[in-house]
Amino acid sequence: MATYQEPDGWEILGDPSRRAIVECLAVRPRAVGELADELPISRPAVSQHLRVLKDAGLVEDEAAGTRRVYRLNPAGVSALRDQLDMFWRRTLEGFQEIVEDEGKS
Amino acid sequence: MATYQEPDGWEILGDPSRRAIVECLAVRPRAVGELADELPISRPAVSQHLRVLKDAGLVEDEAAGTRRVYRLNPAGVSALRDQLDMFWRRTLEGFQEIVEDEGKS
DNA sequence: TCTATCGGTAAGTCGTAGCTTACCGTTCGT
DNA sequence: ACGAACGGTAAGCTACGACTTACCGATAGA
Repeated sequence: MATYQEPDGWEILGDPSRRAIVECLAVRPRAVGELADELPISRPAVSQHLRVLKDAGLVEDEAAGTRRVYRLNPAGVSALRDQLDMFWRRTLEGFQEIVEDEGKS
Repeated sequence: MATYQEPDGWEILGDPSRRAIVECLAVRPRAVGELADELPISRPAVSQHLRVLKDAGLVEDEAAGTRRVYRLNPAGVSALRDQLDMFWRRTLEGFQEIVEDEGKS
């Protein structure tokens, strides 16, 4: 499936532009130019981000004439989500009781 | 409560060293020097990361002689977690059905 | 009181991520 | 077949974040 590679997921979503793109694509698939119009960065910048997201398996693209429509890859998204959850699980295990104990202190 | 400020949470945990520190402190509270011993970075570097984490409300510190013991702040941790969850909620709302529909295709 | 340990801060270096401009290939419409 | 729209890529710049060394204050032990 190759939904995900090595770049931490944190690194991928660490960039605000990339998060914006992901949120944008979550609403509906869009072409590169459309994305660039809604973001404060240039079209090439969007392209570069899309490349990163695609390498990570987060988005898929499809040619549509001269345009290229990008959309979220559900499998990649949930894989990434799982990976981030793993961090929380590891962090909170053996610590969870304190969280629940003190509550919001 | 001031558990959290503006720096995205993504930015905070985006750094591998910082994640390592958090995971380390999740096991048990530690002094600065102890943390530095377990990480491949210098003690001042650890100090600087701890500063970021403290400003974000993720950790608390307590003087213990010449040493300074840091531990996770449960409220800050869950606040951060909630914030990251918000991203996913926003991203997946109106997209969730596709995820569940296609499953892992 | 003197000294050693511990940790925060300042200053400076370095690498890299993100952005822009410029260019080029491809595809559609006329 | 020609021109225009669309998007990927190369090259280069810039800014910032992470790290190091050096220094200093504070605390505890002898």
